[in-house]
Amino acid sequence: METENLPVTALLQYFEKIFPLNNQEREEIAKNFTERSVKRRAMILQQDDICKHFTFVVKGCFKMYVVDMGGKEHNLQFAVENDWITDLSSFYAAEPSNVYIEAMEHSVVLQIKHDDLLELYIKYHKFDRNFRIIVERKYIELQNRMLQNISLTANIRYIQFIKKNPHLANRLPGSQIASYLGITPEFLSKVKKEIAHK
Amino acid sequence: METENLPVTALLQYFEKIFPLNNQEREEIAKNFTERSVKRRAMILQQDDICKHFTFVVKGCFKMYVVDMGGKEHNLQFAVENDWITDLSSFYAAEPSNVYIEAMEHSVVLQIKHDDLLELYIKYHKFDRNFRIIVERKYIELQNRMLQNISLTANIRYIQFIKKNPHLANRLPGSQIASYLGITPEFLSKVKKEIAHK
DNA sequence: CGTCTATTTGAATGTACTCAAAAGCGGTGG
DNA sequence: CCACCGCTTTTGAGTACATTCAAATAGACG
Repeated sequence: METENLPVTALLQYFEKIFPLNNQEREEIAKNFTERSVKRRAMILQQDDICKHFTFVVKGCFKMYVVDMGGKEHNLQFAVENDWITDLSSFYAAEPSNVYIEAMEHSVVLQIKHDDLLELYIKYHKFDRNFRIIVERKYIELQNRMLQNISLTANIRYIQFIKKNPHLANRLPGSQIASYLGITPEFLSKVKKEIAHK
Repeated sequence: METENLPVTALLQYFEKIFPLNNQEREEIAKNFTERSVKRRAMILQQDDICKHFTFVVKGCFKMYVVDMGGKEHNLQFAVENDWITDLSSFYAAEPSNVYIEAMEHSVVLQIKHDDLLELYIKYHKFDRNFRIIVERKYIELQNRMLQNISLTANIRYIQFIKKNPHLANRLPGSQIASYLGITPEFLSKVKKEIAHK
């Protein structure tokens, strides 16, 4: 079936893994999510803009980061295929964002507009539930990352990262992983070296 | 009105701030949440137990922490009045928990059992929504904390912590805050000293 | 092949930790 | 009221972890 390859199919399959959908719900998803192709280095959100979309990654890879007073970037999160990326804070409060969301590869996303999502929440019980579950899972992940950050050394944090995200580890430049782990690229290089000859 | 002082009133008011409740929903809350008094140092969850309750803090203060291989405790989160504390991962997956949740003061909580909450989700659209919103807010907070951890020095992290949680800063022993910030109590003491004479 | 960017190296510095010991600070009992 | 206990906080010296800055190498791509 050629429909297998449509971007929206990936999203439908994603939802079906949480809860089965009926035809009406499938149609609503197809109707409310807009496909968009994003070139490498293009931003789907910039600081001071209001985050107007909830974004599902069909293909490619994004990073969300903040830029500090010294101009340094700090990666808050990556998102690859079948993951969501959005500045929740700006999205729901309709306030200017503090973050950037940038494509690290040529990517394809499906986006739903704020107002349309709120409408879905109202019309279909299931979307409140699905998005509750999505955020709960992301919260658990983030809490685990937090734990590692307060309890482990950079060396071990890096080992855990590549163990948990083997695909990301070779897909992303090391400097980006360093930023995510909260260390400098130079130090990551030394960490790698130390791990290598053991 | 004497009902003003009932623990469940605090919870009803909490929900009303998110969405107005009707009488039926108020009754369901009163029926499904159980009041419980917890003594200082008592645990409402221990490692290897399955987290069976979602807990709302009416009065008092809790910490959630893990114990590492070296026997050190690392605080993942505090919860005071009008906050929630639960090991989401263990709660939804019904798997043994990795964390402890301990009362730091004599406390009063309202707890809902896993199965009862799932039933509420099914029967009342609004609970899916309320808990979606609760988790979204906690996710945003946690993401901000994460950002600080990967981008700021302990010194600044501590200053931000007392600025953001002035009540907690004098309610908790410094050693507990140190554990939350991911530093040793000794180093926190030095940080305080440095901040003091400026 | 040259250009651009990412990675690696090294030396010097700063940030945070360990361990051990001293000082402060409620209680509690005499 | 004081002496003592247990606990938290503070101090200090030595060490480990991580950063900065500058320069050298290595990879990717046109």
